[in-house]
Amino acid sequence: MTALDPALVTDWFAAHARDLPWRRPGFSAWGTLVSEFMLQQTQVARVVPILEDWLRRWPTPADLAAAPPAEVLRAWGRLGYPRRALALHACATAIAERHGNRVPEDVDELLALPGIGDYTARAIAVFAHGHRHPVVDTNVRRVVARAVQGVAQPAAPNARRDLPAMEALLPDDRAAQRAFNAGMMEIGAVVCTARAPRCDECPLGAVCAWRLAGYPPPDAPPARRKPRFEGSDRQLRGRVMAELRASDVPVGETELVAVVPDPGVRARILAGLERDGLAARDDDGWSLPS
DNA sequence: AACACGGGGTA
DNA sequence: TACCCAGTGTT
Repeated sequence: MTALDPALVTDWFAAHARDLPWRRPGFSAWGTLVSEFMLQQTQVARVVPILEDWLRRWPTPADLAAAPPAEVLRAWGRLGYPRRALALHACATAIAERHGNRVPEDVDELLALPGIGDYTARAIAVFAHGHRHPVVDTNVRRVVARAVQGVAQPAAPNARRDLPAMEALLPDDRAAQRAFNAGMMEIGAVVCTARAPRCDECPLGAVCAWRLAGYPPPDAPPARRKPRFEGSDRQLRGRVMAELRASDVPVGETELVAVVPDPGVRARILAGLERDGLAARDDDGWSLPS
């Protein structure tokens, strides 16, 4: 394992970083938190417009905490995984009530908040507050696997290994570590992509262990069949949620039959949404939670 | 360790 | 049409 010169990453990032809202000077810690929640599951291009509307409407955690969940779910729209909108709302409530309406700086305090795990806690500590931590997402794991370890694909995610591996590469300097974390993610997102890496554009091209080794192929993945999306409960949940978002009044059984014809499946979908706090039933039908 | 969880994009 | 993307929480 050759040491990686951090300047290769930070210099490239300074010259090639995409212009994104959360990279603007003065972008708030709260804005960074909201952006990280949205980016957990959704591509940059889909997040940007929703994020900007969201922050105009709810500029601080207390503003979001005061909003009814139904409005939060409508604003989340088609970003996907609507449970995360609820987690963000709960997170805002906790910050407003227990942290004086200020986004915590400490990783352990962040990890204790709803919807924040290993990645998001460190991303906020680093990008919102400038603290020094390894930030490891799937892009970083792929870049480290290739450039440092010389293998095509990273092993299964494991914080016990992944965090020390990134820590070992991280520069000490406060500004440089921030640019290094952001730069490694950016390289993974736009250059060292999973399927068709653009090695001729890569700032690590001259030192990449995988490239230098002649691009050894990945180990054969264990045969494992993936669930199809078409017709899945996931797809049906999404369609029911779209109906609820679109309606000002409770949605009755008749309309839901058109979305999920099978009575057993329909009952299962609605029970799941109710259990997750995404839908509520009253005498007139189903609504978003008030 | 495996699964559940949306929705859109690419080959 | 088939496959890919990706972090958190639960089991």
